[in-house]
Amino acid sequence: MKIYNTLTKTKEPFIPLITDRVGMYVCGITPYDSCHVGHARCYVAFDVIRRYLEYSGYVVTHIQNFTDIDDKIINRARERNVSPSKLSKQYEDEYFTCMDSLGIKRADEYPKVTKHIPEIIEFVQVLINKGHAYVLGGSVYFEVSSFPEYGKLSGRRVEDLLAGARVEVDEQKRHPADFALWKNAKPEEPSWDSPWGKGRPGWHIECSAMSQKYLGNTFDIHGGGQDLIFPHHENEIAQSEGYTGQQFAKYWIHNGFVTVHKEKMSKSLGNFFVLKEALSQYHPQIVRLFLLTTHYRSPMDFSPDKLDMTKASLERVYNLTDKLREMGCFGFDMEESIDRDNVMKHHPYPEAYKCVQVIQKTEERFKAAMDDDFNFPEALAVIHELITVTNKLISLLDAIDVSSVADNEATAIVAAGKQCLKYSACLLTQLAENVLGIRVQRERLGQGCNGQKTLTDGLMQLIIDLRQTARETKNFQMADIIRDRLKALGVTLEDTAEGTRWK
RNA sequence: GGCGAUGUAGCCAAGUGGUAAGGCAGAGGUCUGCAAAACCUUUAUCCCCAGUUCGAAUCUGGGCAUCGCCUCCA
Repeated sequence: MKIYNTLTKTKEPFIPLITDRVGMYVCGITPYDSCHVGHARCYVAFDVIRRYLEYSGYVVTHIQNFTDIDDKIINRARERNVSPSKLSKQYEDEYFTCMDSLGIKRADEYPKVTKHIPEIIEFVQVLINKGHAYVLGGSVYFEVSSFPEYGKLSGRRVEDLLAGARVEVDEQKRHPADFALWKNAKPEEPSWDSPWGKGRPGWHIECSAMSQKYLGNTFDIHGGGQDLIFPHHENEIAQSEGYTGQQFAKYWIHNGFVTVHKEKMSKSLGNFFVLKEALSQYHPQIVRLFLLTTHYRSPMDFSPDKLDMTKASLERVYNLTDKLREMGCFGFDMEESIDRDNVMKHHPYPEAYKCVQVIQKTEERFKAAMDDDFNFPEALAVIHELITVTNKLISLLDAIDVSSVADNEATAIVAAGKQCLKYSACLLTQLAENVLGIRVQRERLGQGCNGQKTLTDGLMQLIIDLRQTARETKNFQMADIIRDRLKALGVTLEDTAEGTRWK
Protein backbone atom coordinates (compact mmCIF):
# COMPACT_ATOMS: atom_id res chain seq x y z
CA MET A 1 0.00 0.00 0.00
CA LYS A 2 1.25 3.42 -0.93
CA ILE A 3 0.13 6.71 0.52
CA TYR A 4 0.88 10.19 -0.68
CA ASN A 5 2.54 11.95 2.21
CA THR A 6 2.21 15.73 2.29
CA LEU A 7 5.33 15.85 4.41
CA THR A 8 7.55 14.35 1.72
CA LYS A 9 5.38 15.22 -1.28
CA THR A 10 5.74 11.67 -2.56
CA LYS A 11 3.86 8.42 -2.48
CA GLU A 12 5.47 6.22 0.13
CA PRO A 13 4.99 2.58 1.08
CA PHE A 14 2.77 2.43 4.10
CA ILE A 15 4.53 0.85 7.04
CA PRO A 16 2.76 1.27 10.37
CA LEU A 17 4.71 1.76 13.55
CA ILE A 18 3.28 -1.43 14.99
CA THR A 19 2.54 -4.32 12.69
CA ASP A 20 -1.16 -4.70 11.96
CA ARG A 21 -2.09 -1.57 13.91
CA VAL A 22 -2.79 1.94 12.68
CA GLY A 23 -3.28 5.09 14.72
CA MET A 24 -5.14 7.75 12.78
CA TYR A 25 -6.03 11.26 13.88
CA VAL A 26 -8.34 13.29 11.69
CA CYS A 27 -8.96 16.93 12.46
CA GLY A 28 -12.61 17.43 13.27
CA ILE A 29 -14.84 20.44 13.11
CA THR A 30 -15.27 23.54 15.17
CA PRO A 31 -18.95 23.19 15.96
CA TYR A 32 -20.19 26.75 15.59
CA ASP A 33 -22.22 26.30 12.42
CA SER A 34 -23.72 23.68 10.12
CA CYS A 35 -21.45 21.41 8.13
CA HIS A 36 -21.23 21.96 4.41
CA VAL A 37 -20.50 19.54 1.61
CA GLY A 38 -16.78 20.10 1.99
CA HIS A 39 -16.88 18.60 5.46
CA ALA A 40 -18.72 15.61 4.10
CA ARG A 41 -16.02 15.05 1.53
CA CYS A 42 -13.30 15.05 4.12
CA TYR A 43 -15.01 12.65 6.48
CA VAL A 44 -16.25 10.34 3.74
CA ALA A 45 -12.71 10.18 2.39
CA PHE A 46 -11.19 9.29 5.74
CA ASP A 47 -14.02 6.88 6.40
CA VAL A 48 -13.14 4.96 3.25
CA ILE A 49 -9.45 5.12 4.10
CA ARG A 50 -10.22 3.72 7.54
CA ARG A 51 -12.48 1.02 6.10
CA TYR A 52 -9.87 0.02 3.57
CA LEU A 53 -7.17 -0.20 6.23
CA GLU A 54 -9.46 -2.45 8.22
CA TYR A 55 -10.27 -4.51 5.16
CA SER A 56 -6.53 -4.86 4.65
CA GLY A 57 -6.19 -6.41 8.07
CA TYR A 58 -5.19 -3.48 10.24
CA VAL A 59 -6.74 -2.69 13.58
CA VAL A 60 -7.38 1.03 13.29
CA THR A 61 -7.65 3.46 16.15
CA HIS A 62 -9.44 6.46 14.74
CA ILE A 63 -9.50 9.68 16.77
CA GLN A 64 -11.32 12.81 15.71
CA ASN A 65 -11.59 15.94 17.79
CA PHE A 66 -14.20 18.60 18.32
CA THR A 67 -12.67 22.02 18.86
CA ASP A 68 -15.46 23.08 21.12
CA ILE A 69 -14.05 26.33 22.46
CA ASP A 70 -12.72 29.01 20.18
CA ASP A 71 -13.31 32.60 19.04
CA LYS A 72 -15.91 31.61 16.50
CA ILE A 73 -17.92 29.65 19.01
CA ILE A 74 -17.72 32.39 21.60
CA ASN A 75 -18.80 35.03 19.13
CA ARG A 76 -21.63 33.00 17.67
CA ALA A 77 -22.88 32.03 21.10
CA ARG A 78 -22.90 35.66 22.13
CA GLU A 79 -24.87 36.61 19.01
CA ARG A 80 -27.47 34.01 19.81
CA ASN A 81 -27.42 34.59 23.50
CA VAL A 82 -26.70 30.97 24.31
CA SER A 83 -23.80 29.39 26.12
CA PRO A 84 -20.82 28.24 24.07
CA SER A 85 -21.29 24.72 25.34
CA LYS A 86 -24.91 24.65 24.27
CA LEU A 87 -24.00 26.00 20.85
CA SER A 88 -21.27 23.49 20.27
CA LYS A 89 -23.44 20.64 21.47
CA GLN A 90 -26.10 21.61 18.97
CA TYR A 91 -23.70 21.45 16.06
CA GLU A 92 -22.01 18.32 17.29
CA ASP A 93 -25.40 16.63 17.25
CA GLU A 94 -26.04 17.94 13.79
CA TYR A 95 -22.64 16.71 12.70
CA PHE A 96 -23.45 13.18 13.82
CA THR A 97 -26.88 13.24 12.22
CA CYS A 98 -25.40 14.13 8.85
CA MET A 99 -22.37 11.88 9.02
CA ASP A 100 -24.37 8.92 10.28
CA SER A 101 -26.74 9.27 7.36
CA LEU A 102 -23.75 9.23 5.04
CA GLY A 103 -22.74 5.91 6.52
CA ILE A 104 -19.57 7.19 8.17
CA LYS A 105 -18.35 4.87 10.87
CA ARG A 106 -17.90 6.45 14.25
CA ALA A 107 -14.38 7.20 15.36
CA ASP A 108 -13.12 5.46 18.48
CA GLU A 109 -13.03 8.73 20.39
CA TYR A 110 -14.23 12.27 19.78
CA PRO A 111 -12.14 14.22 22.30
CA LYS A 112 -13.15 17.77 23.08
CA VAL A 113 -10.95 20.68 24.06
CA THR A 114 -13.04 21.58 27.08
CA LYS A 115 -12.57 18.09 28.48
CA HIS A 116 -8.78 18.23 28.15
CA ILE A 117 -7.79 21.50 29.71
CA PRO A 118 -5.38 19.89 32.23
CA GLU A 119 -3.59 18.01 29.47
CA ILE A 120 -3.32 21.19 27.42
CA ILE A 121 -1.98 23.22 30.32
CA GLU A 122 0.60 20.56 31.01
CA PHE A 123 1.56 20.54 27.35
CA VAL A 124 2.04 24.28 27.29
CA GLN A 125 4.06 24.20 30.48
CA VAL A 126 6.45 21.67 29.01
CA LEU A 127 6.92 23.83 25.94
CA ILE A 128 7.76 26.77 28.18
CA ASN A 129 10.19 24.67 30.19
CA LYS A 130 11.89 23.50 27.03
CA GLY A 131 12.31 27.02 25.74
CA HIS A 132 9.83 26.73 22.92
CA ALA A 133 7.31 29.13 24.39
CA TYR A 134 7.15 32.34 26.35
CA VAL A 135 4.58 34.04 28.54
CA LEU A 136 3.36 37.47 27.65
CA GLY A 137 0.64 39.30 29.46
CA GLY A 138 -1.21 36.23 30.60
CA SER A 139 -0.93 34.56 27.19
CA VAL A 140 1.60 32.00 26.07
CA TYR A 141 3.14 32.00 22.61
CA PHE A 142 5.08 29.39 20.71
CA GLU A 143 8.42 30.77 19.62
CA VAL A 144 8.77 29.69 16.03
CA SER A 145 12.45 30.50 15.88
CA SER A 146 13.05 27.82 18.53
CA PHE A 147 11.97 25.12 16.11
CA PRO A 148 14.32 25.15 13.12
CA GLU A 149 12.21 22.70 11.13
CA TYR A 150 9.22 25.02 11.16
CA GLY A 151 7.74 25.03 7.67
CA LYS A 152 8.69 21.50 6.70
CA LEU A 153 5.13 20.38 6.10
CA SER A 154 3.85 23.36 4.16
CA GLY A 155 7.10 24.13 2.39
CA ARG A 156 7.21 27.61 3.78
CA ARG A 157 9.99 29.65 5.22
CA VAL A 158 9.37 32.06 8.00
CA GLU A 159 10.91 34.89 5.96
CA ASP A 160 8.42 34.25 3.16
CA LEU A 161 5.55 34.44 5.57
CA LEU A 162 6.55 37.93 6.51
CA ALA A 163 6.79 38.98 2.88
CA GLY A 164 3.16 38.01 2.52
CA ALA A 165 2.31 40.80 4.92
CA ARG A 166 -0.88 38.99 5.84
CA VAL A 167 0.44 37.66 9.08
CA GLU A 168 -1.38 39.33 11.87
CA VAL A 169 1.10 41.66 13.43
CA ASP A 170 0.66 41.49 17.13
CA GLU A 171 2.65 44.28 18.60
CA GLN A 172 3.49 42.15 21.60
CA LYS A 173 4.85 38.98 20.07
CA ARG A 174 8.57 38.50 19.71
CA HIS A 175 8.08 37.43 16.15
CA PRO A 176 5.01 37.89 13.94
CA ALA A 177 4.93 34.18 13.12
CA ASP A 178 4.71 33.15 16.77
CA PHE A 179 1.31 31.78 17.62
CA ALA A 180 -0.78 31.53 20.75
CA LEU A 181 -0.77 28.37 22.84
CA TRP A 182 -2.82 29.91 25.59
CA LYS A 183 -4.96 33.01 25.34
CA ASN A 184 -5.44 35.39 28.20
CA ALA A 185 -9.13 35.62 29.04
CA LYS A 186 -11.03 38.72 28.06
CA PRO A 187 -13.89 39.79 30.29
CA GLU A 188 -16.96 37.58 30.11
CA GLU A 189 -15.25 34.92 28.06
CA PRO A 190 -15.21 31.29 29.13
CA SER A 191 -11.93 30.67 30.87
CA TRP A 192 -9.98 28.22 32.94
CA ASP A 193 -7.39 28.74 35.62
CA SER A 194 -3.83 28.23 34.57
CA PRO A 195 -0.33 29.02 35.83
CA TRP A 196 -0.53 32.14 33.63
CA GLY A 197 -3.88 33.33 34.87
CA LYS A 198 -7.37 32.77 33.56
CA GLY A 199 -7.51 31.92 29.91
CA ARG A 200 -8.26 29.33 27.28
CA PRO A 201 -6.32 27.24 24.80
CA GLY A 202 -5.09 28.62 21.50
CA TRP A 203 -6.29 27.02 18.31
CA HIS A 204 -3.63 24.42 17.51
CA ILE A 205 -2.64 23.11 20.88
CA GLU A 206 -5.66 20.85 21.40
CA CYS A 207 -4.72 18.55 18.54
CA SER A 208 -1.18 18.17 19.83
CA ALA A 209 -2.31 17.44 23.36
CA MET A 210 -5.22 15.16 22.52
CA SER A 211 -3.53 13.16 19.79
CA GLN A 212 -0.68 12.53 22.19
CA LYS A 213 -3.05 11.36 24.87
CA TYR A 214 -4.94 8.92 22.65
CA LEU A 215 -2.32 7.85 20.13
CA GLY A 216 1.04 8.52 21.73
CA ASN A 217 3.98 10.73 20.84
CA THR A 218 4.30 9.28 17.37
CA PHE A 219 1.46 7.82 15.37
CA ASP A 220 0.82 6.71 11.82
CA ILE A 221 -1.65 8.94 10.04
CA HIS A 222 -2.75 12.51 10.56
CA GLY A 223 -5.31 13.91 8.20
CA GLY A 224 -7.61 16.75 7.35
CA GLY A 225 -8.48 19.21 4.63
CA GLN A 226 -5.75 20.82 2.58
CA ASP A 227 -6.54 24.16 4.13
CA LEU A 228 -5.26 22.85 7.43
CA ILE A 229 -1.73 22.29 6.17
CA PHE A 230 -0.84 25.82 7.07
CA PRO A 231 -0.88 27.04 9.70
CA HIS A 232 -2.75 24.40 11.70
CA HIS A 233 -0.78 21.26 10.98
CA GLU A 234 2.50 23.09 10.68
CA ASN A 235 1.94 24.44 14.15
CA GLU A 236 0.91 21.08 15.51
CA ILE A 237 4.20 19.64 14.34
CA ALA A 238 6.14 22.45 15.99
CA GLN A 239 4.29 21.94 19.26
CA SER A 240 4.38 18.17 19.36
CA GLU A 241 7.91 17.67 18.11
CA GLY A 242 9.06 20.54 20.29
CA TYR A 243 7.53 18.72 23.22
CA THR A 244 8.66 15.15 22.51
CA GLY A 245 11.71 15.56 20.35
CA GLN A 246 10.25 12.72 18.31
CA GLN A 247 8.51 12.60 14.99
CA PHE A 248 4.84 13.51 15.33
CA ALA A 249 2.81 11.85 12.55
CA LYS A 250 4.47 9.62 9.98
CA TYR A 251 1.98 10.12 7.15
CA TRP A 252 0.12 13.32 6.49
CA ILE A 253 -2.96 12.90 4.34
CA HIS A 254 -4.88 15.91 3.06
CA ASN A 255 -8.04 15.88 1.02
CA GLY A 256 -8.82 18.40 -1.72
CA PHE A 257 -11.55 20.99 -1.60
CA VAL A 258 -15.07 20.92 -2.81
CA THR A 259 -15.59 23.85 -5.14
CA VAL A 260 -18.60 25.58 -6.59
CA HIS A 261 -18.11 26.99 -10.06
CA LYS A 262 -14.46 26.13 -9.57
CA GLU A 263 -14.13 28.25 -6.46
CA LYS A 264 -13.49 26.86 -3.05
CA MET A 265 -16.63 26.34 -1.05
CA SER A 266 -16.24 28.46 2.03
CA LYS A 267 -18.11 30.42 4.56
CA SER A 268 -16.46 33.69 3.68
CA LEU A 269 -17.34 33.40 0.00
CA GLY A 270 -20.88 32.44 0.87
CA ASN A 271 -20.91 29.80 -1.86
CA PHE A 272 -21.29 26.77 0.31
CA PHE A 273 -23.96 24.10 0.20
CA VAL A 274 -25.16 23.25 3.68
CA LEU A 275 -24.83 19.53 4.08
CA LYS A 276 -28.16 18.85 5.73
CA GLU A 277 -29.93 20.67 2.93
CA ALA A 278 -28.04 18.79 0.24
CA LEU A 279 -28.96 15.58 2.05
CA SER A 280 -32.61 16.53 2.15
CA GLN A 281 -32.64 16.94 -1.62
CA TYR A 282 -30.37 14.08 -2.55
CA HIS A 283 -30.26 10.71 -0.89
CA PRO A 284 -27.16 10.41 1.32
CA GLN A 285 -26.02 7.42 -0.69
CA ILE A 286 -25.95 9.58 -3.82
CA VAL A 287 -23.91 12.20 -2.03
CA ARG A 288 -21.54 9.61 -0.69
CA LEU A 289 -21.01 8.00 -4.06
CA PHE A 290 -20.56 11.39 -5.68
CA LEU A 291 -17.83 12.23 -3.19
CA LEU A 292 -15.96 9.10 -4.24
CA THR A 293 -15.97 9.85 -7.97
CA THR A 294 -12.91 12.08 -7.75
CA HIS A 295 -9.54 11.23 -6.28
CA TYR A 296 -9.46 12.43 -2.69
CA ARG A 297 -6.58 14.83 -3.28
CA SER A 298 -8.06 16.55 -6.32
CA PRO A 299 -10.48 19.43 -6.16
CA MET A 300 -14.02 18.46 -7.06
CA ASP A 301 -16.73 20.73 -8.28
CA PHE A 302 -20.14 20.40 -6.70
CA SER A 303 -23.35 20.93 -8.60
CA PRO A 304 -26.81 19.37 -8.60
CA ASP A 305 -26.57 18.04 -12.14
CA LYS A 306 -23.50 16.04 -11.15
CA LEU A 307 -25.48 14.46 -8.35
CA ASP A 308 -28.11 13.54 -10.93
CA MET A 309 -25.46 11.73 -12.94
CA THR A 310 -24.34 9.93 -9.82
CA LYS A 311 -27.90 8.96 -9.05
CA ALA A 312 -28.20 7.33 -12.46
CA SER A 313 -25.07 5.30 -11.92
CA LEU A 314 -26.28 4.20 -8.49
CA GLU A 315 -29.53 3.02 -10.03
CA ARG A 316 -27.43 0.82 -12.24
CA VAL A 317 -26.01 -0.85 -9.15
CA TYR A 318 -29.49 -1.47 -7.79
CA ASN A 319 -30.76 -2.84 -11.10
CA LEU A 320 -28.21 -5.58 -10.81
CA THR A 321 -28.57 -6.26 -7.10
CA ASP A 322 -32.35 -6.49 -7.55
CA LYS A 323 -31.76 -9.35 -9.97
CA LEU A 324 -29.15 -11.02 -7.80
CA ARG A 325 -31.39 -10.81 -4.79
CA GLU A 326 -34.32 -12.33 -6.69
CA MET A 327 -32.03 -15.14 -7.73
CA GLY A 328 -31.03 -15.74 -4.14
CA CYS A 329 -27.39 -14.83 -4.64
CA PHE A 330 -26.80 -12.76 -1.53
CA GLY A 331 -25.80 -13.99 1.86
CA PHE A 332 -23.03 -16.38 0.92
CA ASP A 333 -19.36 -16.50 1.75
CA MET A 334 -16.62 -16.26 -0.80
CA GLU A 335 -15.72 -19.88 -0.18
CA GLU A 336 -19.10 -21.12 -1.26
CA SER A 337 -18.50 -20.14 -4.82
CA ILE A 338 -15.96 -22.85 -5.40
CA ASP A 339 -15.30 -24.78 -8.54
CA ARG A 340 -16.93 -22.24 -10.78
CA ASP A 341 -13.75 -21.87 -12.73
CA ASN A 342 -13.43 -25.48 -13.65
CA VAL A 343 -17.00 -25.90 -14.74
CA MET A 344 -17.23 -22.63 -16.57
CA LYS A 345 -14.16 -23.47 -18.60
CA HIS A 346 -16.29 -25.99 -20.45
CA HIS A 347 -19.22 -23.70 -20.79
CA PRO A 348 -20.69 -23.90 -24.29
CA TYR A 349 -20.53 -20.13 -24.38
CA PRO A 350 -16.87 -19.09 -24.21
CA GLU A 351 -18.14 -15.59 -23.51
CA ALA A 352 -19.43 -16.78 -20.18
CA TYR A 353 -16.04 -18.06 -19.18
CA LYS A 354 -14.54 -14.70 -20.07
CA CYS A 355 -17.04 -13.09 -17.74
CA VAL A 356 -16.00 -15.41 -14.98
CA GLN A 357 -12.37 -14.55 -15.49
CA VAL A 358 -13.13 -10.86 -15.19
CA ILE A 359 -15.14 -11.47 -12.05
CA GLN A 360 -12.28 -13.48 -10.59
CA LYS A 361 -9.87 -10.59 -11.06
CA THR A 362 -12.12 -8.01 -9.49
CA GLU A 363 -10.78 -8.14 -5.97
CA GLU A 364 -7.18 -8.06 -7.07
CA ARG A 365 -7.83 -5.04 -9.29
CA PHE A 366 -9.80 -3.33 -6.58
CA LYS A 367 -6.94 -3.78 -4.15
CA ALA A 368 -4.44 -2.52 -6.66
CA ALA A 369 -6.47 0.65 -7.11
CA MET A 370 -6.88 1.25 -3.40
CA ASP A 371 -3.30 0.35 -2.61
CA ASP A 372 -2.24 3.13 -4.93
CA ASP A 373 -2.94 6.04 -2.62
CA PHE A 374 -6.62 5.16 -2.24
CA ASN A 375 -7.66 5.67 -5.83
CA PHE A 376 -11.42 5.78 -5.27
CA PRO A 377 -12.41 6.46 -8.91
CA GLU A 378 -10.29 3.59 -10.14
CA ALA A 379 -11.83 1.31 -7.53
CA LEU A 380 -15.29 2.41 -8.62
CA ALA A 381 -14.40 1.66 -12.22
CA VAL A 382 -13.53 -1.87 -11.14
CA ILE A 383 -16.91 -2.18 -9.46
CA HIS A 384 -18.67 -0.93 -12.57
CA GLU A 385 -16.87 -3.42 -14.72
CA LEU A 386 -17.91 -6.12 -12.30
CA ILE A 387 -21.50 -4.99 -12.73
CA THR A 388 -21.28 -5.01 -16.51
CA VAL A 389 -19.78 -8.42 -16.70
CA THR A 390 -22.17 -9.86 -14.12
CA ASN A 391 -25.10 -8.54 -16.12
CA LYS A 392 -23.60 -10.13 -19.16
CA LEU A 393 -23.23 -13.45 -17.42
CA ILE A 394 -26.86 -13.32 -16.36
CA SER A 395 -27.87 -12.74 -19.96
CA LEU A 396 -25.78 -15.65 -21.14
CA LEU A 397 -27.15 -17.95 -18.46
CA ASP A 398 -30.67 -16.97 -19.43
CA ALA A 399 -29.93 -17.99 -22.97
CA ILE A 400 -28.79 -21.45 -21.98
CA ASP A 401 -32.33 -22.78 -21.54
CA VAL A 402 -32.90 -22.64 -25.23
CA SER A 403 -29.58 -24.16 -26.12
CA SER A 404 -29.13 -27.64 -27.41
CA VAL A 405 -26.97 -28.81 -24.55
CA ALA A 406 -27.90 -32.08 -22.92
CA ASP A 407 -30.14 -31.53 -19.92
CA ASN A 408 -27.79 -32.79 -17.26
CA GLU A 409 -24.92 -30.76 -18.65
CA ALA A 410 -27.02 -27.64 -18.83
CA THR A 411 -27.97 -28.11 -15.21
CA ALA A 412 -24.36 -28.34 -14.13
CA ILE A 413 -23.40 -25.31 -16.13
CA VAL A 414 -26.26 -23.23 -14.82
CA ALA A 415 -25.32 -24.27 -11.29
CA ALA A 416 -21.75 -23.20 -11.87
CA GLY A 417 -22.96 -19.94 -13.31
CA LYS A 418 -25.09 -19.38 -10.26
CA GLN A 419 -22.02 -19.88 -8.11
CA CYS A 420 -20.32 -17.13 -10.06
CA LEU A 421 -23.25 -14.84 -9.50
CA LYS A 422 -23.09 -15.53 -5.79
CA TYR A 423 -19.43 -14.66 -5.94
CA SER A 424 -20.28 -11.36 -7.66
CA ALA A 425 -22.78 -10.64 -4.92
CA CYS A 426 -20.07 -11.29 -2.33
CA LEU A 427 -17.72 -8.94 -4.10
CA LEU A 428 -20.31 -6.20 -4.25
CA THR A 429 -21.01 -6.58 -0.57
CA GLN A 430 -17.39 -6.75 0.51
CA LEU A 431 -15.89 -4.13 -1.76
CA ALA A 432 -18.59 -1.65 -2.62
CA GLU A 433 -20.52 -1.89 0.61
CA ASN A 434 -18.00 -2.70 3.32
CA VAL A 435 -15.05 -0.77 1.95
CA LEU A 436 -16.54 2.08 -0.05
CA GLY A 437 -19.59 2.28 2.15
CA ILE A 438 -22.01 2.20 -0.77
CA ARG A 439 -24.92 0.03 0.30
CA VAL A 440 -25.70 -2.19 -2.63
CA GLN A 441 -29.31 -3.06 -1.84
CA ARG A 442 -31.80 -0.76 -3.50
CA GLU A 443 -32.76 2.38 -1.70
CA ARG A 444 -35.39 4.85 -2.79
CA LEU A 445 -33.32 7.65 -4.22
CA GLY A 446 -36.27 9.88 -4.98
CA GLN A 447 -35.90 12.93 -2.80
CA GLY A 448 -33.15 12.62 -0.29
CA CYS A 449 -34.05 12.02 3.30
CA ASN A 450 -37.67 12.85 2.59
CA GLY A 451 -37.88 10.31 -0.18
CA GLN A 452 -39.73 7.62 1.71
CA LYS A 453 -42.49 9.86 2.86
CA THR A 454 -42.87 11.54 -0.50
CA LEU A 455 -43.00 8.22 -2.27
CA THR A 456 -45.53 6.77 0.12
CA ASP A 457 -47.74 9.81 -0.25
CA GLY A 458 -47.49 9.59 -4.00
CA LEU A 459 -48.27 5.90 -4.08
CA MET A 460 -51.23 6.25 -1.79
CA GLN A 461 -52.64 9.02 -3.91
CA LEU A 462 -52.19 6.85 -6.97
CA ILE A 463 -54.05 3.95 -5.37
CA ILE A 464 -56.81 6.24 -4.17
CA ASP A 465 -57.17 7.74 -7.64
CA LEU A 466 -57.36 4.32 -9.26
CA ARG A 467 -59.94 3.21 -6.74
CA GLN A 468 -61.95 6.36 -7.36
CA THR A 469 -61.99 5.52 -11.06
CA ALA A 470 -63.32 2.09 -10.18
CA ARG A 471 -66.06 3.62 -8.02
CA GLU A 472 -67.06 6.03 -10.73
CA THR A 473 -67.50 3.16 -13.17
CA LYS A 474 -69.56 1.30 -10.56
CA ASN A 475 -66.80 -1.31 -10.19
CA PHE A 476 -67.41 -1.46 -6.46
CA GLN A 477 -66.05 -4.96 -6.17
CA MET A 478 -62.61 -3.68 -7.18
CA ALA A 479 -62.95 -0.65 -4.93
CA ASP A 480 -63.75 -2.87 -1.98
CA ILE A 481 -60.90 -5.21 -2.70
CA ILE A 482 -58.52 -2.28 -2.68
CA ARG A 483 -59.91 -1.04 0.60
CA ASP A 484 -59.77 -4.47 2.21
CA ARG A 485 -56.26 -5.16 1.03
CA LEU A 486 -55.07 -1.83 2.38
CA LYS A 487 -56.85 -2.53 5.64
CA ALA A 488 -54.90 -5.75 5.92
CA LEU A 489 -51.74 -3.68 5.52
CA GLY A 490 -52.80 -1.37 8.31
CA VAL A 491 -53.98 1.45 6.10
CA THR A 492 -57.49 2.69 6.57
CA LEU A 493 -59.43 4.54 3.86
CA GLU A 494 -62.15 7.01 4.63
CA ASP A 495 -64.48 8.19 1.91
CA THR A 496 -65.72 11.66 2.63
CA ALA A 497 -67.57 14.33 0.75
CA GLU A 498 -64.27 16.11 0.20
CA GLY A 499 -62.59 13.01 -1.14
CA THR A 500 -60.79 9.98 0.21
CA ARG A 501 -58.20 10.22 2.90
CA TRP A 502 -55.99 7.56 4.39
CA LYS A 503 -54.27 6.94 7.64
C1' G B 1 5.23 39.06 -3.57
C1' G B 2 6.24 33.67 -1.73
C1' C B 3 4.65 28.55 -2.24
C1' G B 4 1.56 24.97 -4.68
C1' A B 5 -2.24 22.53 -7.73
C1' U B 6 -4.94 21.71 -12.09
C1' G B 7 -6.02 21.82 -17.68
C1' U B 8 -7.96 14.32 -20.91
C1' A B 9 -14.52 12.98 -25.28
C1' G B 10 -21.12 16.71 -24.83
C1' C B 11 -20.56 16.35 -19.09
C1' C B 12 -17.86 13.97 -14.84
C1' A B 13 -13.29 11.38 -14.32
C1' A B 14 -8.86 7.51 -14.06
C1' G B 15 -4.31 6.83 -16.38
C1' U B 16 2.26 9.73 -15.19
C1' G B 17 7.15 6.70 -20.99
C1' G B 18 4.78 2.07 -25.19
C1' U B 19 -0.08 4.00 -29.26
C1' A B 20 -6.40 6.67 -24.15
C1' A B 21 -10.22 2.88 -17.58
C1' G B 22 -15.01 3.79 -15.83
C1' G B 23 -19.73 6.56 -15.19
C1' C B 24 -23.56 9.95 -17.16
C1' A B 25 -25.62 11.70 -21.69
C1' G B 26 -26.16 10.57 -27.27
C1' A B 27 -26.65 7.27 -31.78
C1' G B 28 -27.69 2.39 -34.03
C1' G B 29 -29.04 -2.71 -32.97
C1' U B 30 -30.90 -7.32 -30.02
C1' C B 31 -34.67 -8.67 -26.60
C1' U B 32 -39.77 -7.04 -25.33
C1' G B 33 -47.38 -6.63 -26.20
C1' C B 34 -45.53 -1.49 -24.88
C1' A B 35 -42.03 0.49 -21.69
C1' A B 36 -38.04 -0.35 -18.40
C1' A B 37 -33.77 -3.24 -17.38
C1' A B 38 -29.93 -5.90 -19.70
C1' C B 39 -26.69 -7.10 -23.77
C1' C B 40 -23.95 -5.72 -28.58
C1' U B 41 -21.86 -1.72 -31.65
C1' U B 42 -20.53 3.33 -31.70
C1' U B 43 -18.59 8.67 -29.77
C1' A B 44 -11.16 11.75 -27.73
C1' U B 45 -4.92 11.48 -29.58
C1' C B 46 -4.99 14.17 -24.00
C1' C B 47 -4.57 23.54 -23.37
C1' C B 48 -0.49 25.66 -26.85
C1' C B 49 4.78 25.73 -28.54
C1' A B 50 9.65 23.69 -28.41
C1' G B 51 12.80 19.75 -26.67
C1' U B 52 14.52 14.64 -24.69
C1' U B 53 13.35 9.56 -26.56
C1' C B 54 12.87 4.23 -31.13
C1' G B 55 8.36 5.87 -28.72
C1' A B 56 5.09 11.01 -24.35
C1' A B 57 -1.28 12.58 -22.32
C1' U B 58 2.69 10.68 -19.26
C1' C B 59 9.76 13.59 -18.77
C1' U B 60 12.22 18.82 -19.58
C1' G B 61 11.82 24.11 -20.81
C1' G B 62 8.64 28.20 -22.20
C1' G B 63 3.77 30.05 -22.73
C1' C B 64 -1.70 30.50 -21.86
C1' A B 65 -5.85 29.55 -18.60
C1' U B 66 -8.18 28.32 -14.05
C1' C B 67 -7.82 27.51 -8.90
C1' G B 68 -5.73 27.08 -3.90
C1' C B 69 -2.60 28.30 0.56
C1' C B 70 0.17 32.40 2.87
C1' U B 71 -6.19 35.45 7.61
C1' C B 72 -10.90 31.56 10.23
C1' C B 73 -11.85 27.43 7.08
C1' A B 74 -12.55 20.06 5.83
